[in-house]
Amino acid sequence: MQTERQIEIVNKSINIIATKGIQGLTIKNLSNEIGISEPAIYRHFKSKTDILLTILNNFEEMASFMNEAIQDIDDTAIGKIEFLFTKIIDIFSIEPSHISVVFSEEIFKNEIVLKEKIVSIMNSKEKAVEEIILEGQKKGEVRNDIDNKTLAIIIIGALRFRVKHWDLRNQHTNLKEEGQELIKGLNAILTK
Amino acid sequence: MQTERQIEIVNKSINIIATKGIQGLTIKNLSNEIGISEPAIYRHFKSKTDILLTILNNFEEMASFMNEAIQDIDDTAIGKIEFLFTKIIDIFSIEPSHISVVFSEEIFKNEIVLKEKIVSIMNSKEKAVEEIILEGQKKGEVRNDIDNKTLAIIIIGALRFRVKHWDLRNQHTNLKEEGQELIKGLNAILTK
DNA sequence: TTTGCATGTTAGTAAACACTAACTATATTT
DNA sequence: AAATATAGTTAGTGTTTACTAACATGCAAA
Repeated sequence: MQTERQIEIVNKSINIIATKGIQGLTIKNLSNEIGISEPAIYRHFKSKTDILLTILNNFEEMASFMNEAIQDIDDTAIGKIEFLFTKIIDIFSIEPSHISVVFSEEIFKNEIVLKEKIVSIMNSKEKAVEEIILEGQKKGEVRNDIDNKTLAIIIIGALRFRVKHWDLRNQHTNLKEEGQELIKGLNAILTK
Repeated sequence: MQTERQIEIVNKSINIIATKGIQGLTIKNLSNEIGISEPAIYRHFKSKTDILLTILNNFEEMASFMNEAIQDIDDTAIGKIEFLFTKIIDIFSIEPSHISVVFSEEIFKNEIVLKEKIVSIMNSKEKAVEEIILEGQKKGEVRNDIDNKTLAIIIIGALRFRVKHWDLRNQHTNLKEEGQELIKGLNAILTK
């Protein structure tokens, strides 16, 4: 469980990373933005790494929560993928600052613990998509001239690039529309 | 034109970013690895930002060189894409450290000059792919139920994710094989 | 031969970094 | 009412950061 202040610190940290990059996330910047002194931060987190770890743990929890939700849906493979991707696009539309953290693994290269955590989150997400596609292939809903792992890489990669593209261009356009356009395209690609 | 020492500094910088992330790139780390003193670095570059800018300029040059080469090739759209992607996979196989720099735009978020440069490199690369696809669509070589911009995002995103995936898992597998597998898949997707 | 330049060195700068010690105000529990 | 816990403060720690001043060396041109 996280206190209100801890949540505030985590959210402000994500914001700083999104706007100024990892190098911009200093305890001074953080405390200034929140409006408390630097040592006050340490009343809520024992170190800077601890803050970053909490950020990743939150994302991990969210990811596994989403994976569970998807399995309960009674739909075709393509319907499931569509649901998942729409959900992800929605989340990033509302909280664009999360993009820089979730889709920028290199940010955490400094600390082995953090890097391993992010790879494991990516792994579980990927495995989930692979499985949905495999099931769809068995049922004849999804094309099977391309193996499920390659298809997973294609559609996850496309989604990632679509979102990052939007983010890097300062979020000027409408991500939801662009996302729907992409999902339509991915649908056409998956069905044979 | 760059001197031998400048090239050495640039290459070592890329290596450090790849292994330790941007936060690991300090003048001290850099000079230690090269085997000269810190102030010696400043005989060759006037600032750290100058080193990073040179790295991006080199990539920019390489990208525009590749764009030119591709236009001279007499092939179908799909043949051109295949050539381009094979080339990129080849480069990263030989120099994996470049991946962290080219595909990690967030690294340069600190400095506006650097961020703008990377977006402009991405833009030109994307435009080139979009154009190849559009031409292919006109000639009936490429499916046209999905518009060329969406197709470009799908295939560029897939390639990026394929490479990054390999890099994040410590380059244990064979990127060239995996790359060829993906390119085969992308071919199947592009043709209708 | 001497002048000048390129490329190093040692020693040091101020600023920024993550983090700590010691103290204080305020609210809650006993 | 006294004791305790929580969450903040100021002032400071040692270390690391990018970068500079001043000096040294070796080599090529004048």
